[in-house]
Amino acid sequence: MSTISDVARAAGVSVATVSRALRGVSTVNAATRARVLRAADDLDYVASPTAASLASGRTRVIGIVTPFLTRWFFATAVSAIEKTLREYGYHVLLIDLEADSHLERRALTSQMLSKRVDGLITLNVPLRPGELALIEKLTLPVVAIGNPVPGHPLIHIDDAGAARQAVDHLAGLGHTKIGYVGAVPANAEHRLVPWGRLTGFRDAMREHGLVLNSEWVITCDWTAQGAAKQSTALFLRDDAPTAIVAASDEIAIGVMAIAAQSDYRVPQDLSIVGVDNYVLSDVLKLTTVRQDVIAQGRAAADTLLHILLSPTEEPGPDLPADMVDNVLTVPTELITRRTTSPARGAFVEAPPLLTTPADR
Amino acid sequence: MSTISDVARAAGVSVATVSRALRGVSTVNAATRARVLRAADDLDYVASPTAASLASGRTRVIGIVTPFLTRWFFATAVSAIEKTLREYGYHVLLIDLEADSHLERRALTSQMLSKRVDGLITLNVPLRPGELALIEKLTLPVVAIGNPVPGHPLIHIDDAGAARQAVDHLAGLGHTKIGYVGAVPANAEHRLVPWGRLTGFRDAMREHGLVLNSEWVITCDWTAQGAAKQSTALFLRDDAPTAIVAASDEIAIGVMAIAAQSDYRVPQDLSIVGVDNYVLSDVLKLTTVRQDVIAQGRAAADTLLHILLSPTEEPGPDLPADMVDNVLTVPTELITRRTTSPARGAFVEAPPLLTTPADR
DNA sequence: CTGTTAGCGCCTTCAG
DNA sequence: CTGAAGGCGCTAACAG
Repeated sequence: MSTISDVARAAGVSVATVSRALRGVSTVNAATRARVLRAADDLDYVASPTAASLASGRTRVIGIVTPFLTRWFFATAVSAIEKTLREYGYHVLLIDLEADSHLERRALTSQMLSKRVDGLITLNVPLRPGELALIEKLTLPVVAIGNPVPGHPLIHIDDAGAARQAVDHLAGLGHTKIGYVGAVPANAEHRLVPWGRLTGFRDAMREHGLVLNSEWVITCDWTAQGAAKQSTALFLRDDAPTAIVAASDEIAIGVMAIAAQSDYRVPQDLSIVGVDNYVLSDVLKLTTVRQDVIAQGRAAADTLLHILLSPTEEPGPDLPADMVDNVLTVPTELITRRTTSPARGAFVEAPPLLTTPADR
Repeated sequence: MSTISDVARAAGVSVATVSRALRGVSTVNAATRARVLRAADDLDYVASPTAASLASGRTRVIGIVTPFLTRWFFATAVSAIEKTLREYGYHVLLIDLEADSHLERRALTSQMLSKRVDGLITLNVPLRPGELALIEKLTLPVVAIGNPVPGHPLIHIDDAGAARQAVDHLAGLGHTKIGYVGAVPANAEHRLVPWGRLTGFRDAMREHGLVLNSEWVITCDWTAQGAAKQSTALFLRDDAPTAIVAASDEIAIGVMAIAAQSDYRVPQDLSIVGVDNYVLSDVLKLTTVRQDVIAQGRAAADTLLHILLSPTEEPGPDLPADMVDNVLTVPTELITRRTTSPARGAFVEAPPLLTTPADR
C-alpha cells in the first residue's frame, strides 16, 4: 500500500504535484505528469479515498435511497444509476428503506448521510419534513426519480398519461366496461405515482364518455399477489368488466393469473393492459405501456453529476437535453401484445394488429 | 457540523473520552459517558466517517459484488444483506459487475476496493485469478454466496440436491419422459450453480432408472425470455417430454409461456417444476424447489460481521449455528402447486395432493 | 478512568 | 508550473 509520498519520491517531485497530476486538475507540465503517472503505475498506487475525502470534503459517493430493492423498477433503476456513476469514478452507497411492512419504511438519518455521500438520488420516496430539513442542513444535492422532492430536479414519466394510453387502447377496441386494479391504501406512503395513474384512468374514462363503476376499481398493494387476492371477487360478479387497466405489469400478472383460475380466457373474455414493460411481460405476452427505467436512471445520474462537477475543473455530463425547469418527463409508449382484443360485438373502426411481432 | 472537540468542550472532557464514550469501547465512567452523550445529542453531533476511517483504517463499509442486480435472486440477497449490516452500523457499497452481455462482466479493480471497504460479499461471482490476488493483497475478508471463493466462507444451497428433489417429485408422479431447461452456454462465467443443478438432474434421472434424452436438455441463458426462445422447438417434436425440470423459476415461467402458446396445457399435457420460489411463482401456481435467499443473505452478513468484529471489543453476531468447515448449506424444500400432475396412465402409488393451499 | 499527542494520507492555499 | 506546510476530524497508544 504505497502512499502519495512514495510516488512523489519515485517521480522526483513533490506530493502536491502528484496530487495534481493524478487528478488531472490545474496545469502540470506534460513531461512531469507522465513521470508521475508512470511512477504511480509502477507502485500500484491507488489514492486513499478516505484521506482524499477528509482533505477535500468530497467523497465521490452517491447515496441511492429506495423504498425497496426487490421490485423490478427499483432494481433496474439502481443498476442503471450505478453504471453511469461508475463511468465518472463515483460510487454507490445503497440505502434501502424497506421495513417489515410495505406500508411503512425506515427513516433517513443523519448517520446514513452526514459526510458520507456527496449527493442523493431518491427512487419514488416522498421525503418527510424532517428528512427534507436534514438534506437541507447538509446542503446535499438531490435528484428525484418518480416521486418529486420539492426544490430538486425530477425525472419521471407522465403517470396519468400512461394510464390514459391504456384506456385509449381499450376504448379503441370497443371496450366500455373497464376496471382498474392498483389503487393504493390511503395510508401508503409512496402514493403519488399510484395516484397519478388512477387519476389518469378516471379522466380518460370520462373523456371517452365511459361509466366508471367504483366497484371495478380495486385497491391493493403494489404486488402480483396482492392484486390477485384483491381482484378475486371481481371475477365472481355477474357484471364483471370486460377489460382491466392494471397500475403496473406486476399487478397485471396477478390479475391474469386469478382470471385464468376463475376460468376467464385472456383476451377472449378479458383484456388486460399493464404499465411498465416488466421483464416477464414480453414472454407472458402482456400488452403494456412501456416506461424506460434505464433511461430514467441514467438521466438522474447525469443530472446529479452535472450539478456536482460543473463547479469544478473536472468534465461532467451535460444535463439531459429535454429537461425543462428541472423536470425531465420520459415518454411512455404502448406495446400491443396478446392480452388485449376487441370487445365482443363491438364495432371497431380500425381493427388493431393483434399478432405478436416475431420474437426478438 | 460540529466536531468532536465541540462535544468535548461542551461536556468538559477531552476528545479521547468523547471518542471512547461514543463508540462504547473501553471503560468510561457512567456519569461522564452520560454527559458526553447528552452533549453530542445537543449538538447533533455525528462523527465524520471519513476521519474515523482514516485514523482507524476501518471504513464500516462492505462491498457487495454482484454480476447483476435486476434478477430476483440478486436483488433479494442484496436487500437482506443491507438490512443485516445496517443493524451493526455497517454500510453497503454496491458493486454491480454487469456488462453489456450476460456472458461477460466487468472486472473488480483495486480502485473499487482499496481503502474503501472492510470486507466483501460475493453473489455467485467466480473470482478470476487477478481478482483473487487483489483481495489477497488487500487482505480483505470475503464471504461467498453461491459460487465459492477459494479459502473463504461459503453460504449456498445444495444445487444438485434441489434438482434431485424436482426429479423425485416428477418421478413419483409417474413421469418417465423428463426434460431439463437451463443448461448454460460453455462460455458463461458463472457456471457452477447451473452445472450443479444439471448434474443433480442427471444423477437423479439415472437413479430412478430413467432414460436421459439429450435432445430434451435445453441450453439457454438464465432468463424467461431465453428459456422460452430456446425451448420452442421442444414442443414441436413428436416425442416431447411430459415433464420439465427448469433450472430456475424464471426459466420455468418462460417454458410455461411457450408451452401455452404451443397449445400444451399445464399440467395436463406438461408438468413443470422450477427452483427458487420466485416472487411470482405463488401467483402463477408454479411447483418449485424453494430456496431461502433472505436467510442466505443474512447468514453471509452475519458471518462477515463475525469475522470483522470478533477481534474487537464490539459485540458482533455469532456464526450461523449450522456452519461447518466454513460452509453453510441452507436447506431447500419442494412446494407443490398446480403445474405438476400425475403422468397420464401412470400408476401412482401415493397420489399427491394437487389442491392449492388456501391463499396465505 | 481520563488526558495528551502523534499521526492516518491527502488536498489546498500560499509562495516562489 | 512546482514546492512547502497547515490542516481535514478522528483514533490509538501512552502517560498519568
